[in-house]
Amino acid sequence: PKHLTTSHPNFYICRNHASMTKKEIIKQHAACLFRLKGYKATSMRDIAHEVGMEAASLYNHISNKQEILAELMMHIAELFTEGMENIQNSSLSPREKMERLIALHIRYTVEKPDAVAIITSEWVHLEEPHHKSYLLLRSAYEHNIQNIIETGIQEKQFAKVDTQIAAFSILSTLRWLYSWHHQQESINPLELEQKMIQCLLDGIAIR
Amino acid sequence: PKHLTTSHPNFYICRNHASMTKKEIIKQHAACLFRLKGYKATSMRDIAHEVGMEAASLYNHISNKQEILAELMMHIAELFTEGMENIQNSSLSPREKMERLIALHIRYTVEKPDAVAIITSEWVHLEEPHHKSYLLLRSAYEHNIQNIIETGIQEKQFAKVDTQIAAFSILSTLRWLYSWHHQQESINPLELEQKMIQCLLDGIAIR
DNA sequence: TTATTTAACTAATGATTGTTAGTTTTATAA
DNA sequence: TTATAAAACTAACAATCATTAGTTAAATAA
Repeated sequence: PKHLTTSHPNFYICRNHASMTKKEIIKQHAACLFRLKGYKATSMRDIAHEVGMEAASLYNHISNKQEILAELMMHIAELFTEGMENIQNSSLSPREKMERLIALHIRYTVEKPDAVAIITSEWVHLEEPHHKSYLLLRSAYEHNIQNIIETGIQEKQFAKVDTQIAAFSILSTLRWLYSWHHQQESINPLELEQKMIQCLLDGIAIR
Repeated sequence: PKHLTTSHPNFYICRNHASMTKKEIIKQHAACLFRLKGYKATSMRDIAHEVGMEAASLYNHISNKQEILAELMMHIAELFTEGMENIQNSSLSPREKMERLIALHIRYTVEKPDAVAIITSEWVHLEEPHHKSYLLLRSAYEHNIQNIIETGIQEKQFAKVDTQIAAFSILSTLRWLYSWHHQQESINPLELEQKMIQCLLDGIAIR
């Protein structure tokens, strides 16, 4: 079929296209467009053109536009929630937990930049019930970070900072990492991880 | 006129409506909607309804939708650029400059939350030539922060961090402050400033 | 009051949106 | 080969979009 030949400009985007369903291919291309132009500014015709078919043909694989967004969002949200649960259930120190959290965000930012971009900036366009359930996952995630910092302060590993502000500060850096990373893709993830830990946990001022 | 009476639901949004032109009122309501729903998801009918008139009547005051976005964006962009110039032209230490930068962002986040939200997340919808000139202002701003940090490291006020990562980290926290602040509006800006300085410059780990 | 300007209105434009219906082609199974 | 299922196509739908034209009402100046 024409749309799967190597002559199609987007063939090489999917590394493992053979094992992917058409739906997954559609979602991947949609994710890329949602990231670049935003959900509302991306039309079904845009997505179809990128995949290499007509807009109407998309509906043989997906049920509507919102489903694409919801599935992309919920999948990456679950990955982060799962990662957070692993960290919480571990017996690591608060400091080590924060380091794992930073590593978690770097990992998915490098592995799935489009999905990370979407969960960070397109969640407003989720319709109910997904909108509500996403916000629940999100606030639970934020509370978990606050708890780690809180414990760290009690165990005197962390300075007496405002936990809410510290959590917000670290999380917003991690969430928006994708916007910086895409223009800096050459950097080694491990090196990035170490430098992010230094900036986010140790601060920049000499004491 | 009906749209300016105190009975209109949005009358109290503009504190000083008497001294505002209709265009300014339109831009203010548009900013609020752009923040809540995004530029593409906000229709001219939405804006008109909020202002209290018909969509077509908006065109007596503005020339098109894009103009609203561009003027909102460029105005707040100039405020930040101006603030940065004042900091750069001062004879403050790198540490003090970073503190002033944090204060600058907190100030406009509190004073003009809608405009700050838009400059942070709606700039993708700017059309040329505004899109290009915004990106120029933006990268100049980022370079200025890197320079401050660089100088701080040379003068041994700051630890030997990666300047690019440190600048990105601090800036993304400051940029996205609005998304956190609107659910926490009761906090005293001065207290917030002091706590942000502690988190962003001193880090959370005890050494 | 009257004349003029400002700013609202209604109605309609063409373009684009997500989506459906119906049909044809391609791939799979018998 | 033939029958069936999957997935592409064309064409069109109704809804909504930003915007324009033409008209009426309100505010201002004479």
